[in-house]
Amino acid sequence: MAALDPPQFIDAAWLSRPATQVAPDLIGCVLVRYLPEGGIARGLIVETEAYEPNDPACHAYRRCTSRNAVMFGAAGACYVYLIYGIYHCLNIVTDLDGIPSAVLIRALHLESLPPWIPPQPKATLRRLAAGPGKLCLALRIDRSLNATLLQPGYPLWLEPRSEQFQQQLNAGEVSLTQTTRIGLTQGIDLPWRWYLTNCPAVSKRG
DNA sequence: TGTAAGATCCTA
DNA sequence: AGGATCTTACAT
Repeated sequence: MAALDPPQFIDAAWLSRPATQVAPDLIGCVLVRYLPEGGIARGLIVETEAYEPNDPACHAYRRCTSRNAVMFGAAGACYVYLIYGIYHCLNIVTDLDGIPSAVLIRALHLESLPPWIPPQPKATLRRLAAGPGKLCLALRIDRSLNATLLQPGYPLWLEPRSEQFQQQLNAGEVSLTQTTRIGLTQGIDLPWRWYLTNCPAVSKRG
């Protein structure tokens, strides 16, 4: 009985694999944002990108710095950085301790408006988290969450695919598209981006 | 200490 | 196509 099952969440062991394996597996999982004062929000992960060692687009390609240090640590932590001085991007640290790699969360499908956001037209809810910067804005994610662990009760955690989603995937009722990453000047040919095919909340198609 | 570029997004 | 906006990384 689902109601009696213990609360499930994705743990560090599940994430301790190469980012290129974790990234497609995260599609259909749920990102949970918890604010002690402001409530909780959940979004279905519908778009991800993998960043690995020996990947010229990876922030940790050259060396360990104060910004990318979290990527060098064990799986299960958040790597959050500021891009273009304006937006934040959320990554999930993957793979073994000492192997710098992460999965960028690029888009969420929000089923409802986070309680801390004022009412919006229904049409905008569809695209409120359609992009790495937009989802961080919607879920109030900034660099203060860098290096926090993904565990229930913490600011962020991950929940596995629902049984229904997994069945739809197995039956071919939904599918994943694999293609090249977005917004890069290096490593542009690596097909390390995955998204839920035909999902309106995906940042870009193709 | 200076500078150029950046895993974005919105507007025109 | 361009601008907002500022941190980071690397060169000087």
